[in-house]
Amino acid sequence: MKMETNNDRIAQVTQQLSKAKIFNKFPPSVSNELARLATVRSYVPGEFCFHQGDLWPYVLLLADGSLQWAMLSLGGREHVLFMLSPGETFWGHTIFDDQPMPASLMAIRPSTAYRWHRDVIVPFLYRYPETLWELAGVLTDTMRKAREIIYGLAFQPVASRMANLLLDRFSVTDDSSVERDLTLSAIASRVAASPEVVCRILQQFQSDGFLEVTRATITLFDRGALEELVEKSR
Amino acid sequence: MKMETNNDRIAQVTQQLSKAKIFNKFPPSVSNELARLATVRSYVPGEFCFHQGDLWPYVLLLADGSLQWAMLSLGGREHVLFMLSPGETFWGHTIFDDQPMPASLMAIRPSTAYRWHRDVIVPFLYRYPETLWELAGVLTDTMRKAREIIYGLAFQPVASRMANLLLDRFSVTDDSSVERDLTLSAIASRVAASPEVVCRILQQFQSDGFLEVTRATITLFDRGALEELVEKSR
DNA sequence: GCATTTCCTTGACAATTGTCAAAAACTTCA
DNA sequence: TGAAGTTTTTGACAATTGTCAAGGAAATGC
Repeated sequence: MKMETNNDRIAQVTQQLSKAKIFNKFPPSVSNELARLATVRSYVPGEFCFHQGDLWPYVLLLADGSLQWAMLSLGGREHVLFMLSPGETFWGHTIFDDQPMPASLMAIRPSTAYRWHRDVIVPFLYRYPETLWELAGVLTDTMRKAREIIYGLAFQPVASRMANLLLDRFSVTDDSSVERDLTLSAIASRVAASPEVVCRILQQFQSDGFLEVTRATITLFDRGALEELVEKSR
Repeated sequence: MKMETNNDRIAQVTQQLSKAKIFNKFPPSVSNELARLATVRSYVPGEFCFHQGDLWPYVLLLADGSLQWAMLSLGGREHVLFMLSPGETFWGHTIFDDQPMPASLMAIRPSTAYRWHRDVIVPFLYRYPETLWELAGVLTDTMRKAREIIYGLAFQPVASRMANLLLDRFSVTDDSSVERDLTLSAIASRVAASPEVVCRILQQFQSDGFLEVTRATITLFDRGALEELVEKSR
């Protein structure tokens, strides 16, 4: 009985691996072995996978839930850089340079993740150089995301960064209305501003007729206006 | 005669390769071959290796001079992210994902660089997986630099970012006096601010007795004060 | 040496963003 | 239902940063 559920689990992990970046470059036999070697871990909302400053030489594959990659300032402020969705992987900086992690990873919903230590995964990477090559691609992708964040902070006002965030939310769906899962504070920590400013800008958008915000939903009326706002910010 | 100078050049490139990250993981025979395959290119100040938006699938090793990695905004503003010094390498994003470069690389002094196309270098990387591993380390390093930039923009005022920049300049030397090679505009584009604000903050530092600025030099009196300024910025 | 150009400085002012405090609206849960 | 907590809203104000314009200082080129 125990054995069977365990086998089920391994089959399930193998299945996830076959769809995950980098991991899907391994042959099935290796996937299977990696599935066996995985550590499973569940997180409750607010729980940290690791804190900024920790040494964390692991690869993580998110099976379920949602994780948040965020920087903390000395003064206790928080800047959320990006989210991790199910099926996505995260490679700890520590793996590559033995240095402390530059930000934290926190669950914002009940989450489940598989984890491998550097010592476990690296030998496999060396054995299949395509995976190392793809790893470079994944890291490049992260660098491009960082570039967009820097661009926003260096050149765009808060309103434009918010417009970007909103457009992002609506890009997933065709619907013009979307359920609100972010408080003003949560938005603020994503665009590096204060909740009060976020509130005022949202109302500005409303009175300009771009959208409508209630406690539960956001309805987009004028996507073009938001796009224009992003463009025109020098 | 021609032959001899050519051999000289190849010996010289090989020599540089043996001291460069990633490249120094290749055995001598490969280094030699790579030296032979290198394209040499000279740049005058202000000349671009490539522009933001270009496809640029190359690796570059700077032999001499100084290159500047900078983002340009639609409105014509510029943000310098970091500099490349002799002996350092730069791996174009395009190599890994076939996408346009997210920023520009420009010579700020007469510079010489060796260059390899992706198609030339990648087969060698696959043959020596240690280099691919080290590549991941190099990319991680860049990501950490980006993180520091984001931290500064998200959490620190201009004065702190300038303090950081100055401390950086003085960290190279034991000397308390350093020759100025940056105009106010150049500083401004490094800390994402306007030249006027930079001017005023420099004068603030002067009247606080932290340092002295002339047209030709900067003399540091109170390193601790600058460090404190960086710390205390929440 | 003089003219031109670039760089630096300064003042006045505007725009953006942050902070604090208090009230209002809503949610949760007993 | 009602109490407690959280989230949102608003006003008043301060701090930071940007912009424009003008004048002075230094560097450059002829």
